[in-house]
Amino acid sequence: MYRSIGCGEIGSTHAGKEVMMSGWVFRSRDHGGLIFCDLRDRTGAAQLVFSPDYGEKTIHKMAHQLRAEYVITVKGDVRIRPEGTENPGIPTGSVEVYVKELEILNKCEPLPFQLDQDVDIAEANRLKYRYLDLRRPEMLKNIVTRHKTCKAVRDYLDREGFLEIETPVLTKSTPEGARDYLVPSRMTPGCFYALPQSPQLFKQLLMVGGMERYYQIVRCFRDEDLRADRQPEFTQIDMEMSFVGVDDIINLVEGLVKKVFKEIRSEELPTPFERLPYSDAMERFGNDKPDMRFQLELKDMAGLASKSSFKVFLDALAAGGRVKGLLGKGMAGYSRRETDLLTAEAQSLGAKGLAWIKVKDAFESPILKFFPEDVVRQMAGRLMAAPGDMMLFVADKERVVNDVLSRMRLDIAKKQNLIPTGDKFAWITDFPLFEWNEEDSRFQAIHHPFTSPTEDGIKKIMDGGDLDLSKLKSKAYDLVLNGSEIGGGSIRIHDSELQKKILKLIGMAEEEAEERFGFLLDALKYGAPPHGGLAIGLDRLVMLMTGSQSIRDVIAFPKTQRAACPLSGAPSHVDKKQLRELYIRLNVPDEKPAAE
RNA sequence: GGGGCUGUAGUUCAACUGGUUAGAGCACCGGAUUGUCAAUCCGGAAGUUAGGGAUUCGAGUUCCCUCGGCCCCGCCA
Repeated sequence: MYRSIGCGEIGSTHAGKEVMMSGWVFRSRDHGGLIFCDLRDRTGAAQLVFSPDYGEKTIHKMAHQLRAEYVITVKGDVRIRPEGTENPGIPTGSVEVYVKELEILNKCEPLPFQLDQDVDIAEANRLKYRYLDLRRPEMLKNIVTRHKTCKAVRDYLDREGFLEIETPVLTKSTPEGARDYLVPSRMTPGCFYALPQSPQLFKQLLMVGGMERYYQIVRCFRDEDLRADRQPEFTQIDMEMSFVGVDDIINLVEGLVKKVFKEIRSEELPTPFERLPYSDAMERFGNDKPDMRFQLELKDMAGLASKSSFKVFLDALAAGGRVKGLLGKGMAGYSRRETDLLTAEAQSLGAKGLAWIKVKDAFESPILKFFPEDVVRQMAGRLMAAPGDMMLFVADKERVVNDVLSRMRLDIAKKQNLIPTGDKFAWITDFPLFEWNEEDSRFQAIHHPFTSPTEDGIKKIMDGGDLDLSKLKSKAYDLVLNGSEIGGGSIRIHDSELQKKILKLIGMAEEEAEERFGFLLDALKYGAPPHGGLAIGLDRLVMLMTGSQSIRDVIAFPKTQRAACPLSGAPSHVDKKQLRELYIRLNVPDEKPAAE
């Protein structure tokens, strides 16, 4: 027996009782006579007292040897701490355990970094010794939050009639989307499995298979470059339902998120969440994942700009571009140097320049002479600019205007402290079905090619005839939280003919469609029910809930920016025999050593 | 592929404009210490300044290359 109670669980109600506890030595304070030692396990920490007058002499002697992270078991008596020695800083601070038996279960070498201090350790080091990093209360908290989130999700979806079903990890590479991770087949020389970017096709097949409600907390893989919120393997809460429309899915997911936030954060989210058509999001915020916690909306300035003689604005409009404005709340005091910096930033984001007008007692701007005063006043009115503010304008192609201003909107909000605490969810709906891909000179699906167009779009597509692909809308929706996309989904196509047509529209020849997705097209012929679903990025969700700066902080064993694992050393060379069995010969261009 | 930041004892940091033997806190080792809670006090050991090259009388500091880490753009349906 190692323990009768967790270190973090003792309190005044246990006073006088004998307890057994096991854990790690967090800190010890050796006074020669009395030795205090904080013992930590997953439940928390408690103060042990070793006294020369208590228990056997050998115990006290042994206690001198204790060092950080030794693993020990103790038996002792809980006592209320003497008055004045309580520690209000920890939950168990009203009591302490007088130790009468001590066993050192395992020693610990001097640590590569200290766990008991509040200093930032280089992340490379943390990852190399992740098993030590995980002992830090901060990391424990994140991992627990992640677990609780999964638990809440499972409870909720179970009650809603969902079945948790596993889908293959060794599956088929499909084009479109991210780069696949490939796994060579030994049985079929020259062929490869792909790790799933998501279980998309399988969950649709489960619907055809009559499962009606499916979910899975599932690992997905994308071989793309990493970011603070992106890992090559990440986890989705993946769901799919039959006989549903957009509203059904949105309602269900709102219920799910509400429950998670209530259980994990004790936060009562108001539902329904605000819904914003994609076109509105772009118009008002400049991107499709707006942070709705604060205002600062982008405003169209075309009408007013055309009343000016400012060539930059007029030229942009003449070329079919846009002029939009943004409120620089409280930024009238910006120096020339600071406005130059803003301009440089706008330029780095693709704009040719940035126009600004400061609002003080009078307006102040190098471009003021091009604008009649009443026009400037109206512009200020549109942006609700008050004295002390600055107005910012970008004129360019719509895409550039939105890119630049949406980015500045976030920067300004951060810099000017305009972001209130609290969480703001929103749905972005009515996405376009396709977007033009410059590189490949073809249209591609914005969501994925299995996304259903809207009803009138379906009619147009099935009728044949002339189609403006850029105008078609889809039944896709994204879930956005505080400016991060944390989920997305759609109603799917459940008609084989429509699916074939869509694949054709994105430039996929019939034979290729057959080769890539033949199994799906077949399945849709055999009584596929209408269905749709959604996937939530679990890592990102937990990251936001824990306030973590990086997705790595909510993953037990994450990868570095170069997709490597400093702990295990993956990826690594494999021996020649393994490669031979897979019929693989390396062709690495530089002089680096190939496989051993 | 591109832009930016970064690498100094185990660890967190310091070291002026290029100038003596690269310092400090914590950790570690030895000693003292009976109410501490980042205990305290005394002493000690600890460095390929990421690696390589160049400039210089002299390089942690300047320059070049390589390696690693982080942030961003591209990419991520």
